[in-house]
Amino acid sequence: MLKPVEKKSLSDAVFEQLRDEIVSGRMEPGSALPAERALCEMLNVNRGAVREALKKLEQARLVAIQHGGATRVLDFRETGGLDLIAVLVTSTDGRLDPKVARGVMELRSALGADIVRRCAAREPQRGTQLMEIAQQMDAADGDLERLLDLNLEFWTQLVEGSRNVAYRLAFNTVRDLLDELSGIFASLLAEETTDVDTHRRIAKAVGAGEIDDAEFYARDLISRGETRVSKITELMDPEQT
Amino acid sequence: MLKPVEKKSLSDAVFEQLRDEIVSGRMEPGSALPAERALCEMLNVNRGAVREALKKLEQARLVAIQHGGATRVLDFRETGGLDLIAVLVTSTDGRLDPKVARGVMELRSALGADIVRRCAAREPQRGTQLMEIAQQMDAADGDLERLLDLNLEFWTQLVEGSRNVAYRLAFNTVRDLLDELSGIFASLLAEETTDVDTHRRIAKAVGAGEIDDAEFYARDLISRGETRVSKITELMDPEQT
DNA sequence: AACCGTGACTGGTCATACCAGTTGACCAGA
DNA sequence: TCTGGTCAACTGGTATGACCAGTCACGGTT
Repeated sequence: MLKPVEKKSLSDAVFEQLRDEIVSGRMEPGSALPAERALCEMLNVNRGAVREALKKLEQARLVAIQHGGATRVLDFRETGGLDLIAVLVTSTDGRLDPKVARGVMELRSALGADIVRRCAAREPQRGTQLMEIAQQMDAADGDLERLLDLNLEFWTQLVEGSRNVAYRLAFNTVRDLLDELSGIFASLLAEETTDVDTHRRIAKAVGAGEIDDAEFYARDLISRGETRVSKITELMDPEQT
Repeated sequence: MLKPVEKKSLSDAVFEQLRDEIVSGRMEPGSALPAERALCEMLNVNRGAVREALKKLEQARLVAIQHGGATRVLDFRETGGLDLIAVLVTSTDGRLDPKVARGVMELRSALGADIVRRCAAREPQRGTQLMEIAQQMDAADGDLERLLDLNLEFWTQLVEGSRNVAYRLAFNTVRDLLDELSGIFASLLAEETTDVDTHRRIAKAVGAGEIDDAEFYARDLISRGETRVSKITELMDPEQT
């Protein structure tokens, strides 16, 4: 499979460079960035590009810009939003950070369980479509890529049925993250994507409006990936509980 | 109390204007924005300001920019991240959107419950500091503003103790949202911020590492605000479950 | 009908000037 | 000594005009 070559604009390149400096801790919170004109010279780009990048950093709440004053680095742990998680999950060298990954899986579990509950309570009629997706999973017959797609569609139905925009947006964030790192996560999630039976049980419980059952099976399904990531984390950080 | 006068740059003003056009649905997903040079003229600002705004919209995944092609509006429900929720929770006229608010409260519940579990499991020693905060809440003796601060500090301790960066970032997002709309939410959350006893029970359970107890009391605490918002939602949308 | 230029769009980059707010050093007056 | 004002040298914010670099639709060629 060929992938489109990625072309990024100058300002995006500047943004990523500064962002990585900040989240890696090489630039300390509270310290001042070089002046815009200085950055232009250091990075050898025009000021517009630098300003576009700084505006994006500001929006991500990684820096605070002050007219007339300096642009200062913020502590992203205190100010950053969930969207940052995609950056944090890979250390600067491109390797997965197991602690962060575990965190994402736990978030997924907590949200997933309640998403299924709400869907079962509010739109049990989604059960029909969920069951259809389960059928297609049977038909996929082991094609992992196809199963990943169907699994995604399954959860999209559930999150829509939960009638909760906040869940929808958080779901988007996690989805994009897992998608971007599909190479790493695909194997960790293989067990649950291939478990058509549990998908079917969820579909049935949702359709019947059996909230607790639906949650139970959902937790059962999601816990697979979480457990696997947790094990990796424990292996690499034995001092953790 | 005096507040700092708010001054926004041109590009921020442009960003907000376009953002509101998009999330309000006045600009349909898939449709093309006017060209940058056209926007300059329409908004009567220079192109740099427009470009800075568009870059921010792109980062928020509200638009897709294509070199040579048009800049198109995306469907934020499918692409947007959790950070968008702060914009959605207030309809364009500044009034609270009860459905979105309910969603936020549910998200808060789901996360809060698991945050407390993880904290009790991983850092029960936080119980000491939590108990101290509870003492200070007693001392505050009804001062609502002070109690809100202490409640925030209480949860910050818990989320730190959960050792989960994803929770930390999601917490930041929700915190900023509630803080920004404190005028509206303060009354809805008054019941739980004044309930020092339950805070103390949580602190005790966390300190003892009693995971299930800690979760139980946390759910008890959080459910107050959620219930109140849900009631409002039901009143305004009787057809919902 | 299928193909392929070409030109008129689109966004991307650049240099330069000037406006506007902040900071700190310095100095006059209380 | 302390207060307040002035001013110069920063900082970021805005404006302009030019040119580079992709896309796309139109119109002519095959």
